[in-house]
Amino acid sequence: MKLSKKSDYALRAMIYLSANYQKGAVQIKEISAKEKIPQKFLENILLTLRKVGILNSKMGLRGGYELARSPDLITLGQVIRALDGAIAPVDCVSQMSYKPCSEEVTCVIRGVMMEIRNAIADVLDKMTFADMCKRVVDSLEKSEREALTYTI
Amino acid sequence: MKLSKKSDYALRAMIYLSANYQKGAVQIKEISAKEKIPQKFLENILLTLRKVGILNSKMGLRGGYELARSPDLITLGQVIRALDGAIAPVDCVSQMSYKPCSEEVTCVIRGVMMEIRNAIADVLDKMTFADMCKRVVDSLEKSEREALTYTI
DNA sequence: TTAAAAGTCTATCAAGATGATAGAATTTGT
DNA sequence: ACAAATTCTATCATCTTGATAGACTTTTAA
Repeated sequence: MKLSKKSDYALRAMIYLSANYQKGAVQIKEISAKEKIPQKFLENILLTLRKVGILNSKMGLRGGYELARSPDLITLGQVIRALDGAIAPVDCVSQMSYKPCSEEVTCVIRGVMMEIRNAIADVLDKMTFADMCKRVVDSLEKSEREALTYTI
Repeated sequence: MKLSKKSDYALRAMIYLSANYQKGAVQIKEISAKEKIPQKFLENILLTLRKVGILNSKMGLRGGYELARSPDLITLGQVIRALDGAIAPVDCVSQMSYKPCSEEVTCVIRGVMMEIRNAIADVLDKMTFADMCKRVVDSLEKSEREALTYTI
């Protein structure tokens, strides 16, 4: 039930790229520095996201990565699945890497795991990076308001 | 986001023990055979569950394991936490192994992970082994009814 | 045209988690 | 005393994870 470092980094990089969506290609070095992610590791991550069509890249001087489509069309679920694979706690309830278990029909553990899978998917597949950006803004505004309160 | 083999085995063993709650101590060998779990592996699992007070054991001849309390007082969450540790996808939203992350106040990933943690906990901490036993019975009845339908 | 800057690709590595096994020690009922 | 059972500790192979290295390719500004 663990989010891998890889996915964690990926989400941060994606939020960064979403916030810079209109500004064209962003360089790995910049993301790596701002989000404190090991550069070489980030390379692998962004490469994976490009291969599944979430990112576009431009090679060469002034190259870099950018979202392949608008942030409100990319969900956290898409990114996490690209890096960590299936979201489901067991394969017999997974959409993306389904494998039948022997006693599927009467297995009651399967039932519970299906509930959990659906609960997780419900959050991850509805949340877009546009939502995430909005949350960042809200959260910043809130902490500024609070800072102000203390100042007065 | 994976349920370990350990927890999977543990859940099956616990369902077995719950179904045999009134019958006194059940031997590892029996559970191992009926649920097809490597016996030595199962030993470790049941030992862990005993140490956290979910099971009682009786040593020696006619010894074995039994639930330390009624099946409706033991939840799946308790068992999974004993074996796999925290349910939360990241430590900064975990009840049982909470560790602050650096930018906690404004971290938006944290917010989403908290939603997921709560969704998972909501299923696992409400579901008891009494519920699981009931589901087994329901599922068996259902498949019998269906078998009957075909016979007619 | 060419050199620098950028992504691409493949390989490798250390550390930790996972799934499993072995065997000696201890306890208990008869 | 003995047999049957749990207890405890150690070990092991394999896989996954997080990370790094380096050679290669593409682009473009000067």
